[in-house]
Amino acid sequence: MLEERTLPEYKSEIYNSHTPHLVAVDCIIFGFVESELKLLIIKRVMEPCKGLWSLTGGFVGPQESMDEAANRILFDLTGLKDLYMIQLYTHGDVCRDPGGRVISTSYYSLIKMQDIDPDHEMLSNARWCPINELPELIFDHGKMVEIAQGALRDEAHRKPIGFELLPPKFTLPQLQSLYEAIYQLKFDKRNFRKSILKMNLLDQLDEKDKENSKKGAWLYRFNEGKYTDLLRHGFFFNIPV
Amino acid sequence: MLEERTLPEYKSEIYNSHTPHLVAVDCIIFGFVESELKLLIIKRVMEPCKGLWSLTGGFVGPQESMDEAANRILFDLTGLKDLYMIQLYTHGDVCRDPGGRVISTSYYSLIKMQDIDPDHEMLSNARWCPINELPELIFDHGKMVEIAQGALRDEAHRKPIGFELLPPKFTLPQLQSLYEAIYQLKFDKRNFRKSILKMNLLDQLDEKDKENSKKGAWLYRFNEGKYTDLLRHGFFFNIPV
DNA sequence: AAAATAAGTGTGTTTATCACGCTTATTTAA
DNA sequence: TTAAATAAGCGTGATAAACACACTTATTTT
Repeated sequence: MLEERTLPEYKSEIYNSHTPHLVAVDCIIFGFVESELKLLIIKRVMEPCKGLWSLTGGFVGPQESMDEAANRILFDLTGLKDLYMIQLYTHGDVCRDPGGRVISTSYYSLIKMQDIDPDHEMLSNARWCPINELPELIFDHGKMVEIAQGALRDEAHRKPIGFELLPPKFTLPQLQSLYEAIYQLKFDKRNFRKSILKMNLLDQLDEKDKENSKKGAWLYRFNEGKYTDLLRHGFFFNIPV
Repeated sequence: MLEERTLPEYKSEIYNSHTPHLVAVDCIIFGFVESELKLLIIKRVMEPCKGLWSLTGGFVGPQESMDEAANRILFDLTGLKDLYMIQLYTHGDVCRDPGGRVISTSYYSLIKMQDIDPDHEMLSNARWCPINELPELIFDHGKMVEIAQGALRDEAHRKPIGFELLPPKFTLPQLQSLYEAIYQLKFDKRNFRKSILKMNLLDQLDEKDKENSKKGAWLYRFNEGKYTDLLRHGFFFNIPV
């Protein structure tokens, strides 16, 4: 894991005259269970601020892109690949990290919590924390979370990303409670169903979920194919908020 | 300008074991004149790709934040300060720059072209290029421009940023043609006026602009104060697109 | 005095959003 | 076995926003 610390040589004079910086990636990882939106945070293992709560992060290696770094870090932590992951913002204040100058780019990712092997070793000092009960986070990680929540709200009603947080089969009441968690609002269920169903992106299965209600709610599946098809014809996903 | 090239020392063992990277900033600079949206591009002065068209950029110094670097670069080029400037995206592919590994963060900025001193020396090898006639740009600068155009469209109809591109006094036909340039669409002038004026953010002056029409069009001014006031009461700027 | 140019104005139609209450299926407890 | 409790599911009318659309006015130029 510890790499040889060398100063890279550049092909241009001017390049070589500038100071390089450590570059890191920090991941804001959202999950959703039991009608609650959660964030995966970890106890920091290195100085400075060892033992305090932080986002999952790591340094960008010499032979990997930023996206690759983010995916590597997320894979190491969760054991999952090909997750929904979006770059958000690069934090470059000189003193943002008391350990020295580190420029850090935040990524947010949406994961289906059911997919995680709960025994995955790296999760031992991690915790899924309800988004409204977050402890103080180190450095500017609190700011990163704010930006991520903003981005999530901004996207969730215009792009079908909510499905990244739900199991493949889900019920409409579940989907609604996800949106309610994201926007911290209550929606009218008749209007919510209407706006979802009229887009014709969900396939109703002939199974019911009886876990959460006596009557049982129909299970649906998001039809990715229909979505990409409709996109080509000028359609836009939209849930009014 | 050429700094001493030293490898920074960090307070933590782990930090010191990682490879640092050159970090740069590239600016996508929009301007608007004569009903045309333009981009400020420059002939690159250093290898690699010397002499080809590129965005304005520069390396982030050891004692400046990313935002400061972006502002410095923009100031050096245009002589202007306190411009509208927003960080967009960080490009981190290993080989994006053939001169060596450089991580670059793009910023887009909106400037009132009238404010620029046309004799500003740094502009000698720069050019205001209509957005639809851009030459091939170096590296991934073309991609950066695409992202910036997307961001501009995304913002312009939800936030009053169009005014950053116009002189303090402007006419409604001018404003409309700006929006038409941003969205590459024609709008109905009755509907356009209605949606702008009903927000009550413009003060009509009692001067007319007679440059562009025989009848002359009333000049307006954007009232920043009214806007921040309304924001506090749950109002949102909106031009339907 | 006529022609050309761009600015300015109002109404009806369509579409999307919002508000709102009762019935149905099933389980659990009396 | 029957009654009560729980959450799912369904449809309509009211309001507001977006859209389509054509003529008049002021001024300059010929």
